[in-house]
Amino acid sequence: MGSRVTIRDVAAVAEVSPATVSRVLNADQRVAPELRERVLAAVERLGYRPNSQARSLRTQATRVIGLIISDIQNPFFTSLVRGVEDTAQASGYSVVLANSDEDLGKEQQYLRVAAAEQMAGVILSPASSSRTRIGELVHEEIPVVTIDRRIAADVDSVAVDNVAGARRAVEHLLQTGASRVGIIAGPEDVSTAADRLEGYRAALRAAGLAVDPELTVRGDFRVDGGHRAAARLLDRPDRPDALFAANNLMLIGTLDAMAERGLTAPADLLLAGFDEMSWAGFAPPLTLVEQPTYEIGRLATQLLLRRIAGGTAAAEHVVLEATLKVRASSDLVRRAV
Amino acid sequence: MGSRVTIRDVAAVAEVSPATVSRVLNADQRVAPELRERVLAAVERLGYRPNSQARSLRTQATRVIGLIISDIQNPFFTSLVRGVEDTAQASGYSVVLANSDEDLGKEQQYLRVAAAEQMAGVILSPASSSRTRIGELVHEEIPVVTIDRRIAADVDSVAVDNVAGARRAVEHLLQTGASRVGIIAGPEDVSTAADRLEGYRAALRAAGLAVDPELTVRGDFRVDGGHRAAARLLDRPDRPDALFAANNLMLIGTLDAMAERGLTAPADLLLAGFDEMSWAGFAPPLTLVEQPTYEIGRLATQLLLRRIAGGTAAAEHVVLEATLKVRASSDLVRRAV
DNA sequence: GCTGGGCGAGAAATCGATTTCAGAAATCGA
DNA sequence: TCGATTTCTGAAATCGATTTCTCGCCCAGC
Repeated sequence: MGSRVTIRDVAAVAEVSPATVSRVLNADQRVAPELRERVLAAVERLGYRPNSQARSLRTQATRVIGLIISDIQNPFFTSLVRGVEDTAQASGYSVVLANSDEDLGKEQQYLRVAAAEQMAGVILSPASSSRTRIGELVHEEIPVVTIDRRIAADVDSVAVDNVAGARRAVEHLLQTGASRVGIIAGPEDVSTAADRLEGYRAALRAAGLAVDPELTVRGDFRVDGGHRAAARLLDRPDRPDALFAANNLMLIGTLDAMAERGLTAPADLLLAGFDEMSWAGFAPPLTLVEQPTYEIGRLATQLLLRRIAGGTAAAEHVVLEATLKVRASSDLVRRAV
Repeated sequence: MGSRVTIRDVAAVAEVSPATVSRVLNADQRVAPELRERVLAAVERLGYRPNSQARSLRTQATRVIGLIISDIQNPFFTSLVRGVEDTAQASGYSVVLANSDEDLGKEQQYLRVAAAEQMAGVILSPASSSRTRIGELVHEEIPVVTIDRRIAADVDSVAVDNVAGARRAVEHLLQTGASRVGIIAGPEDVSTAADRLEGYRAALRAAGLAVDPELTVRGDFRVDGGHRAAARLLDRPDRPDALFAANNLMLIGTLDAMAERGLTAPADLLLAGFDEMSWAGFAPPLTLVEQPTYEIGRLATQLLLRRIAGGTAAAEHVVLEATLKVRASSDLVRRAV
């Protein structure tokens, strides 16, 4: 490495000891102003940057937080990542990003890396609510906050009220005139999928309708799975008159399946989904339950930083509101106008 | 930190010196089989994991490579990231991901982090071909490989032949019957944008057509910019009879603008784009110039690893082929069938 | 005038690994 | 059998920072 500048070099130039240089840089008060001046000048002149490995070896603390998300391809996470980065950087932490791809093995591997690298903390969108294992992090006393989804372990979490969000969407579909609402639900072992399914059922029951198990089909939160699930519902002789897709990618699959069959919303059936989708400019505009993604990232990071600072209170579960945005895909009136 | 196991603990249990433990773990040949056994057993029993900070402090080499991409939201990068991760992991390196968001300031900051963390190398999709500054990395002798785009500096690069790809797409549009082809081009200071524009012009010239400057509109490689650019072209009194969008997100913006105006492809105009888009299930299926993204990531990582290992040859520029996939959006015949 | 307390700065220990160096044991050749 | 060489192992130095320990100095209090 190109003859890197060390703290000794700075000390030599400033004519003080390395200890004094360290004190100046770590804002230790008890250094004479004159020495401080000399040190800062030397740092400036030599372009000194502390070696972060040496520092964290000594202090036993890194200033890196890991962000492990379950699907980098899902735009839902993009603005969330930004919320995490902004908040972390404001506190002098840097963020490393990893993509578990909804794969437990990969997730495990990244969790292991986080433990090995002694990261200050980890924000995790777990691939499974029951089978994700954070034991290694717990063992190293590395704090964890889950986002979007919860797990069995006793850790902080930040998520939206998925039950209420889904319920609101399905109630809206019913009020707009649907009577047979199908749901393209998510994987069984993901908490958000379970919650959204529960919201769907609650809406039906509240409207005095029976929950027809035939109208619930599970996908995998991906485009293909959504496509297959939607196809099964659309090909039924008694086709549903409305569909609710439990996440954004599966809604794309649903639109795909509809297009293949020459069906459009809201003319042939009403359509609603979950998660923002402005990145995909579909016609018609889609009715969606939207989440405050940036805010989720920001709050999760705040919780994590508090833990890192030593908070030992009981696990905190922040629940934000998801808001229903009604657009043309479910709105016969607006469409008519 | 929960009483971490160190090399001394292992040495004590195995009744050897720390030096011997280190040699066993670093595959040093000259250790007696019996001692080796004892050490491995102790490592296993204690669940010992070397502290990577201490190791890289001593060896002056980390096993981390930085991957700085220009837009995490663009699915083009997803499979590329996978190519990088797989290849890096096979050689024992881990990958940290950063998103510059096409923002020179953010990019600068991540490059600085990479230098400060003494990363082994950096794979970069530069935000600008002329204003991206890799000076700090060069100074630290950290190798860099650019992907997708090139920069002025003398570093390895991996990209597709953007000129040929774009040319092929536009030639196809012309052969299918278009005579006035508009292009939604990318930002001026990104090499891929320049190359694709050149390919477009080459195709027109080869067909003996004049290049009408009115039919070239620049976007920003994002959905919104594509939307605005397409709107300008579509609202002309002499509307083009074909459009070529220089990347995937701008093609979405284009579809958006078309939908607003009640236009569909290929009936009203022929449509082709650049980059894979299977994630967005559009109807009609889109004609696209597709890149071997996984392969780009794999090759870039191989080049980087070679540099890290000490290769000092002249900068290498790998150029892969981009293949045109003709689908319904530009194919009047197939549509008719 | 002497002692004790407080403060500022440097010397040295420390973090946890790798690697050099040196010494003991084993091997080899004559 | 003896010396020379090689092989293996452990002690100690090292990487670059932080932090404890220690010491000298100054000032207040008696």
